[in-house]
Amino acid sequence: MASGQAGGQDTRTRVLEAAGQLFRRQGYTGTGLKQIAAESRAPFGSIYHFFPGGKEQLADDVIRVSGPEYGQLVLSLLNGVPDPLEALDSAFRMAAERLAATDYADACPIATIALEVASTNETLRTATADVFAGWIAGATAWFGRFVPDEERAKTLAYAMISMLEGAFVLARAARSGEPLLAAGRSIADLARAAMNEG
Amino acid sequence: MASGQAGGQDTRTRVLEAAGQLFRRQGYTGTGLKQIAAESRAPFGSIYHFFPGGKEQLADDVIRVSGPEYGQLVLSLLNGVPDPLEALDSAFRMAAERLAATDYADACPIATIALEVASTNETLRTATADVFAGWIAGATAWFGRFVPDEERAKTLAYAMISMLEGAFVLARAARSGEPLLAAGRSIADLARAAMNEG
DNA sequence: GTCTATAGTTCGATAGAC
DNA sequence: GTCTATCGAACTATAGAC
Repeated sequence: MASGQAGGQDTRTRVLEAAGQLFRRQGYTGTGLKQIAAESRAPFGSIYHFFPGGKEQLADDVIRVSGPEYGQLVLSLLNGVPDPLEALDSAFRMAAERLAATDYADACPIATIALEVASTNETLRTATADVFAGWIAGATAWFGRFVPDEERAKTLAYAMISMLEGAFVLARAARSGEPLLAAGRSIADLARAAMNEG
Repeated sequence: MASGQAGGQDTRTRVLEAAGQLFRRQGYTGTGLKQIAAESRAPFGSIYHFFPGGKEQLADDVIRVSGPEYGQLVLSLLNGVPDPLEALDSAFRMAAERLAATDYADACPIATIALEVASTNETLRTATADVFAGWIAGATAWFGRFVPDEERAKTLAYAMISMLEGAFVLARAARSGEPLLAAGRSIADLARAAMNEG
């Protein structure tokens, strides 16, 4: 098999993870393949060996791997607290803590790329759209456990993910966790209203 | 005076507007000064004549001009409808329409730059943070007209702007207005709850 | 398959003619 | 103050030795 190497950290994985970190912090156009090779301690040629399609294919793989991973991380945070309203507040609080702990660098793994490529690269735009659609589906299912109305659950899913993404923009710019904490309170308020009225 | 030319479109203004359009659609690192010169029909050297600090100073000016302009645009949309809940819904609906009308290119003028530079350029990060802080102040004042509690109004301001920014990310990626429409319903729901409880 | 060297292009920035 | 030519450094991508 091509990449089914035993053990922990093969070259392909190191490249993928280094690229993910750099794309997340500096964006797609702002990160060079040379820098990715250096950061992953991989020879430059190895990038084209494992990703013959070059930078675009590498980014496509990064989006389609790290995107769903991050979605699962958020869902596991939400599932880690029994009360849904407390779970929402707690998840946003933990996002704020992690952001501060990484010097306001590690927010959404694909948002910067998504904005950069939305009007310039159809392949990567589709990749980010697919990831976001998966998040919406997962979040809708999560809200559906507490809010029976399907439409209502979907609107809450959009609100949660939009608010998370937008709060990340404000929080990274201001170097402050406040936008995320405000977002957590707001999405909990919305969910409470939906649960009471539903 | 340096730039107080009578009439409509001096070179400096054309460069500023072309740079704004390109940064908004392609990001900061994804846009070259050569492309800006071509798009604004200005000779390349003129960019350094009007912006001696180069690309960074040009971007700083773009952020500090187009950022507040966009904030005023949103506030004027909100003030154009008497009922605040209808105003919120209407503003997000118009954002969705404009996005679709520009082939999902013209969303927030500074969000892409903000994410790109947050961890790489302190000068531009500060510029985006200042703009966002101004938006929060303006939105807090607007909500304050209907929600007497100051803290509550500020939380609503964060929610509105975060939801707008996040919905822009999803909408551009998916080439769909649905995230913005869902965000409009949600922020109106939040405002309604705050007005009834306050 | 690993790694190096380099091609070919574009970048931001500057010098200098006009 | 307008505009052109060009610099040195970066970029993506490829060719080819090992």
